[in-house]
Amino acid sequence: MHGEVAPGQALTLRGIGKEFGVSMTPAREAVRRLVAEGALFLSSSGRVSTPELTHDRIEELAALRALLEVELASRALPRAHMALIERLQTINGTVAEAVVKRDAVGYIRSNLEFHRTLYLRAQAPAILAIAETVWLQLGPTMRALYGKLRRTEPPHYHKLIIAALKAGDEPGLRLAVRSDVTQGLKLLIR
Amino acid sequence: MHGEVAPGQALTLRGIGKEFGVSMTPAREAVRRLVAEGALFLSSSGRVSTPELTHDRIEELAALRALLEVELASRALPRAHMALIERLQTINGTVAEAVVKRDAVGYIRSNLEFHRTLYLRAQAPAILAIAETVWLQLGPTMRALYGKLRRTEPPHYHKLIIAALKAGDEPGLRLAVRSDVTQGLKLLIR
DNA sequence: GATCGCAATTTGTGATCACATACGCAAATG
DNA sequence: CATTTGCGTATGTGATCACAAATTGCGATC
Repeated sequence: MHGEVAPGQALTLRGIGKEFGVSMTPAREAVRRLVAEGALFLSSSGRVSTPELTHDRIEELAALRALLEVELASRALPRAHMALIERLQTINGTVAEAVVKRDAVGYIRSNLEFHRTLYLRAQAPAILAIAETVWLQLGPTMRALYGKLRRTEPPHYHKLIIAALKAGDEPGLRLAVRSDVTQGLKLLIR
Repeated sequence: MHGEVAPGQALTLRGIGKEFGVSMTPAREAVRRLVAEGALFLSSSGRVSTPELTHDRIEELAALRALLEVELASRALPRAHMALIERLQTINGTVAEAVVKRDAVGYIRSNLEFHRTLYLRAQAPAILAIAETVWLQLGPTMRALYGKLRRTEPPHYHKLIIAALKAGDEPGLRLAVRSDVTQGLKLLIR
């Protein structure tokens, strides 16, 4: 999810088991779960690897993020108090740090934490769970995306999200979230 | 997914293995996958059962169906030719048969086939896959829903969906799909 | 008659094994 | 030098086992 593994990276059950000090059995169960969630790709011969997403697939996942996260933000809006907004601003500071340090994993991780913190307020665990499986599927690709970004400042749309939350502006919030989750991925589908 | 198992039904690895003539290992992997997809509930002690959904959870899953399936239908619309519409009408006949026979599983199965047939035209496998995991989560609950329905004719909204497809009427299609997937579930969340 | 406690049994977990298959590398061939 | 063939090895699969934990059912007790 955090882009620690590159797209197309192959994994073996024995390798995973050795890495975490367990036998093949728990490694198999973990791998099967991640395959079911779309986070790993299972070849016809049973080999597993992180997925290499096609442009079409990235477009779909971007559309899914937009659909799901706009809904989550909209549900969170009426419950977003000042304490939450302050927390979001703090996390946004962490995002900025990762940007200046050019820390891809740290950037992805704190960026997702920003979103998750907001969406937790939506009190919609089923929707959030599905949004997180989408993040999982995009993880390796997001790392590749970061390499193409030549950014030096934290994401502009995060500020728009916070402003819309403060103002209680639902249309503005929906637009800001849609733009934020769509913007980056657009770089990858051309 | 088709409501063959009632909500809250307990399952054991050895029982599943015996039922399908395999050892515990494949049963474990299948169960773990279904748990990951939300189709089965895993208790803290490791026992698995079909989920008993709360009203809040049903409301969320209904909202998810609306979000995802409206998008899928919208994407399918420009590709929906006459052959597809005729196929949908045929399936709708199967739905009607299941209704008169009071066959819950047959009704759920053919109803979902109606939707899947339409959505396959959307050429959006990632979105469809997620919609299907939502169906999976609702399976046992849909069976309970069917018991509360005193219906004697096929779903009205399917006809509206077909009419909107014929007319190329996207707003009408979106409304018809949203109504169709929401209507039934509403009975359960009160 | 209801509740509590204990024991027998069921159940999930992690490990290991045998086996079939697929992969990768190197040698051979054109 | 490129392509193919063949072999050794790595890898996934399904089965089985030992063990710990939890559930169940029965009997005792109040």
